[in-house]
Amino acid sequence: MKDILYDLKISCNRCNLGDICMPRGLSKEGVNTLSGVVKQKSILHQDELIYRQGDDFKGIFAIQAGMVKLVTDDLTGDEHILSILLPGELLGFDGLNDKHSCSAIALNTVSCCELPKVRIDELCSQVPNLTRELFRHSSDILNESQARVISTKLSGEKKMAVFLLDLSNRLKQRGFSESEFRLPLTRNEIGNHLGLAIETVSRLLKQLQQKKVVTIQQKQVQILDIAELRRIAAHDKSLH
Amino acid sequence: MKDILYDLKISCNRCNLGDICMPRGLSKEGVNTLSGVVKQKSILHQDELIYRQGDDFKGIFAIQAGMVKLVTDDLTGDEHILSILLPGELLGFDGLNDKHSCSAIALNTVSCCELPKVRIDELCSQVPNLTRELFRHSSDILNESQARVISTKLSGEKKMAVFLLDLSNRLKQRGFSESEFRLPLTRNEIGNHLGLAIETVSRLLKQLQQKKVVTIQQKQVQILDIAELRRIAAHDKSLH
DNA sequence: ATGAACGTTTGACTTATGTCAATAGAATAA
DNA sequence: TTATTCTATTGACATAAGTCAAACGTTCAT
Repeated sequence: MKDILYDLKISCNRCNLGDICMPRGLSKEGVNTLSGVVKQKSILHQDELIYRQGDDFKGIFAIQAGMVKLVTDDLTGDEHILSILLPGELLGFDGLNDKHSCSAIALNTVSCCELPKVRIDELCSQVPNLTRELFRHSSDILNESQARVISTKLSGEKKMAVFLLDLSNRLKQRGFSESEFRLPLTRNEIGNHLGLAIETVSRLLKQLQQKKVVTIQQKQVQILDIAELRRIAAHDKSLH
Repeated sequence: MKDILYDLKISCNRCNLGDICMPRGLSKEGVNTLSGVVKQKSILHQDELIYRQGDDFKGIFAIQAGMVKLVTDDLTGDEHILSILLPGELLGFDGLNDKHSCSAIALNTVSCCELPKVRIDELCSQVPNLTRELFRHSSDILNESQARVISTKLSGEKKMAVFLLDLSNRLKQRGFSESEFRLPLTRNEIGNHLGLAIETVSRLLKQLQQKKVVTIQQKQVQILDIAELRRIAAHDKSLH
């Protein structure tokens, strides 16, 4: 099965993530120093946790393969899926103020590596640009969260279009197909993430299929007409 | 008028913000070093900008008096009010990845001081805990943004209750009245911030007044029954 | 294979909130 | 003051999305 991964020992400078994971601004020596402290994690299976809401900050993780959801339980016990993370993306920034505010849960088989908390402080003084890099990333994530706040104002159809396009873009950026991918979420999870009822998700996807914009069978997504999907996502206030 | 402020020269260790602004974990020397580089800003009047969306990162600002809104223009040109900032709070973290992603606009007369960008890097190496402090704050802001994502799923009434309670809590934390304050926002701005039509805002406020939970005349807010307001905000899924 | 459990789709109906339009009230300037 | 403009309220109505309920498909374990 595609989903089975092997416990490869990879150092940062030869990592298959290339410069996606810790990008811009790090010198070769910087990367080498980093490489020395990054810990190769063992593989996680579906529904296993990388960290749990309320845990002490563990560190920053980079996904090498698989997808992860970030989930918070609110005061009334309801779950909220705050984000979906793709291979090549970093997580853990929700814990920078001591406690993780989300749980990170594997959506399928996941392989990731870890920059442990204890190392971050020392590392930052050794590798000057790393601090800045982490700040940048932190800020990127904030921007994403703010983009999500904005997209909650959109109609259901637009939300769905924005969601699919966002995934498509991020996958493309990381060298995957932008038009065909497996989305390892139930309708329930999609609805939770987008703030829509499960039935609405079902109807919206049906609608997009009838318009020949996407195909979605079970969890396999195919974007047939990305231009039209963009038009749907962008088309201003008007409802149709 | 209450709103007029004088251009006080305040150093960080004698600042009226106490340890609210740069709190936990900074040694006395740390604060002194900080004090040397923090720049006292001149006063801003309503609608004036502290920084503009797209500007190069300017630095971190601390509000000494007055309120500020953070606003983004999306691709279609619509404005979104992402947050309301109170005296004693910090802003600028949306620019940590080089460009500010929001504009910071004074809602009334504002006095603030600035930790300029150029100083942040050098400072972080001199004051070791400052880096960590900034990370913490960055992460706090991310958590707030995520809380906002979650609250967008609530009914209008709950959103309004959560909004008012949040302001009340934050004001209390900073030594202001938790039950009576001036909210320098138009109904339009409240609606924009909460993702509600202006008419809905008007109706919700009327409803809360009829229930004797709050009083709101023009921009003056009084919370009459904070327990009930909390009940409204928390009371799970059920609509009434 | 067969059934049980779970996830998805579809239809009928309800409702919260948006939209449109008219009026009323504040704030500002002459 | 009065006029003008901006902001807020109120009512009537439309509609997107939620809820309830039933049927249908998949998946998984026995």
